[in-house]
Amino acid sequence: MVTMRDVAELAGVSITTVSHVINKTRPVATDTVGRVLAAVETTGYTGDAIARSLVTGGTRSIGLALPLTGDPQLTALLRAVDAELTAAGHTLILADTHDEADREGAAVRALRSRRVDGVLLTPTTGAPEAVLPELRKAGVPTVLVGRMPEHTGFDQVGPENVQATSDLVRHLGELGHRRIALITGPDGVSTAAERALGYRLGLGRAKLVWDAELVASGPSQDAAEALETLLALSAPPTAVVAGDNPALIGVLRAARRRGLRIGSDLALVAHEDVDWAELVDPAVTATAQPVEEIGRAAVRMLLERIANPDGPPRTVRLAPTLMHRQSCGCP
Amino acid sequence: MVTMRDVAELAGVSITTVSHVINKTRPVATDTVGRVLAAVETTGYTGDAIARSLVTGGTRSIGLALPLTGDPQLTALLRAVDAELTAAGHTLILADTHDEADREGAAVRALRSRRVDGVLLTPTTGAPEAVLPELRKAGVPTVLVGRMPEHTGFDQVGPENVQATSDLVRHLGELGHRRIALITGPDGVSTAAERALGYRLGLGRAKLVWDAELVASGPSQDAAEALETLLALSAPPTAVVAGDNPALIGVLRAARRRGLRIGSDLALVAHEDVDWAELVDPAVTATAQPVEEIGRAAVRMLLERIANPDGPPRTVRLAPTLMHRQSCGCP
DNA sequence: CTCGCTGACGCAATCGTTTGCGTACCCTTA
DNA sequence: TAAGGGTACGCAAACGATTGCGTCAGCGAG
Repeated sequence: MVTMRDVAELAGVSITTVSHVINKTRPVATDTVGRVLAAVETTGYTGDAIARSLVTGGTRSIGLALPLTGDPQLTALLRAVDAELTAAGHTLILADTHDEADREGAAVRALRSRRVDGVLLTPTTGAPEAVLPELRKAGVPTVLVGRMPEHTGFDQVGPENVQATSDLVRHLGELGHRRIALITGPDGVSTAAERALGYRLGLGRAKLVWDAELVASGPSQDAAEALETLLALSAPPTAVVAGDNPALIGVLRAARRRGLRIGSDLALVAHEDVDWAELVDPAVTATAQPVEEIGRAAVRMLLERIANPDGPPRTVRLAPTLMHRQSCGCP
Repeated sequence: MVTMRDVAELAGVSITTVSHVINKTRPVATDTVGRVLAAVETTGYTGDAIARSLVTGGTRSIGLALPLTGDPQLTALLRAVDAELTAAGHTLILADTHDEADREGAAVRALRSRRVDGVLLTPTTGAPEAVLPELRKAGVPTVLVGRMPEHTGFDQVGPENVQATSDLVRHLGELGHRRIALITGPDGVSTAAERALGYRLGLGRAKLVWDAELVASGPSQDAAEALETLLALSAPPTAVVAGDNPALIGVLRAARRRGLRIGSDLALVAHEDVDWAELVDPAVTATAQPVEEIGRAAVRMLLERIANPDGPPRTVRLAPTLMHRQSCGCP
């Protein structure tokens, strides 16, 4: 490898000077700068982040720990996070939590031993969050992304769920639906809980009563099955809210299998807009989550937290935008 | 931070011994081991990958540089790469190339300065690959993923394109189509080129002639437009091969806009299977790219290359599997 | 002529590990 | 009792940067 010493010798100066030239950290005579820069060029010197980190303490890298699921939005989030991060001169270390507590713990520990300057974390669904206290105790600057448990003293960024779902439900109510079902992801995820809350609020605003029969939550592969169950009720729903992407797919699949016409036979609105929303018939009405904004905001908050470790934790909720199409029954 | 010195003092031994206990790198008396481990436990010592790397030279981290596009398969690739990597005790550093040569260069340089043990790279489409020689000169173990330029002396892993596309075309030919169009991504990408080649081969095997009019390639957003142009021909195609995901979406969009019935009015087959392939009507026939296998193979090849830097470069092509559905016109 | 100042640069300590040599001790054996 | 061979551990030199102090030359002022 080509070290600073090599550059220094070639330029005929000390490594101190090379360091100062590269980091512009103290004035150096112009021609010396020239010689050093030339030496850097000919040697192809890249610098050594490892050695630098050892002495400065920081690594200019942050860790992103989340479940690498099939969520179609994930790429957009990664892109936003990476962009914001590299713009700030940091690099991104990725770790899959698999949405399991122990894997999450391992992921975070790996990041910590890599000495990341901060961590972006989408916590697992399991309630016994052992990793959060650990991060707090270790004093690792952390921002929670997407899912937002309550009363953690951490910074948090995520979508606004309550209002969004409420609006969705109210819209269905305004279209005359009286039996509106909700199919969400597994319990325990704050997102699902918030959407369930929004659902109830929306029902209230539409002057409808909440009926436990109409709410299905659980592992995603059961969404199709859940719909079957709902339709078998004595008073089946005439509209359904798909709380996440797998739920949407499950509903569409089940509807198709039963020859149900979405929009007329069964109204459908979904969270998580997808790029193929307009390619199915009818096009599905959905809320587009502001993932890119969430990613950017998370990075900015983390960088601020790193710069200023103390100071009150902040929570940011970004509103989704409604992509109003036809699956809700509107023409 | 809690260092090895802290652990050593608490355990009443030298840091040498602590190091040896932790790394199991030389025999240590059993009770000493116990004291050290206990000290590690109470201090919460995590080790410092930075300092370790400085002396050992390796970082046990590898860089993944690729365009963070909207490719729905990307998440699957990431998951596979991460899984294989963490299983081997490495961590993943992600860098977006934006599919632009200079961004790619910056990404790779960032990875290099972070001293990654190796690089997984999906090279940009631009021909003037300045980054490959740089990697070669620097002796960075590298595996090219997905796209496979020719005559680079690098290890490569990617999908098999020629045969796959050829089979797709032949299938259409067997269904009686005589005018088969191809819509691919931008030129210059080896993947697109290979699929174009497979297209020609398939035509030959179906005893059809190649017609320049029937081939459209270019930036993805033009796929819909490209289809319009094709349909306006005096002898329009009766079948179309969508060479990538954006092309598929474009074709579906355009067909829908024109009220064209896929399957009967226009047969359609696509590369890149998607999770919503069965949700559109008719379900789209597509080749499912073996992304997970590609990811795993890439990591394994890279780790082998790191262990054994010399040795001939290898190229691995993994065959996609055909998901035969109805959009090709089959019942 | 000397003092002080300024601009330009180098010395050497430091960061937290790993690891090649040593050393100290104990136990056997002759 | 001394030689020889283990066993158990510590010393100190790297690794490649950053950075607080120094040093040194040149120059204008008193």
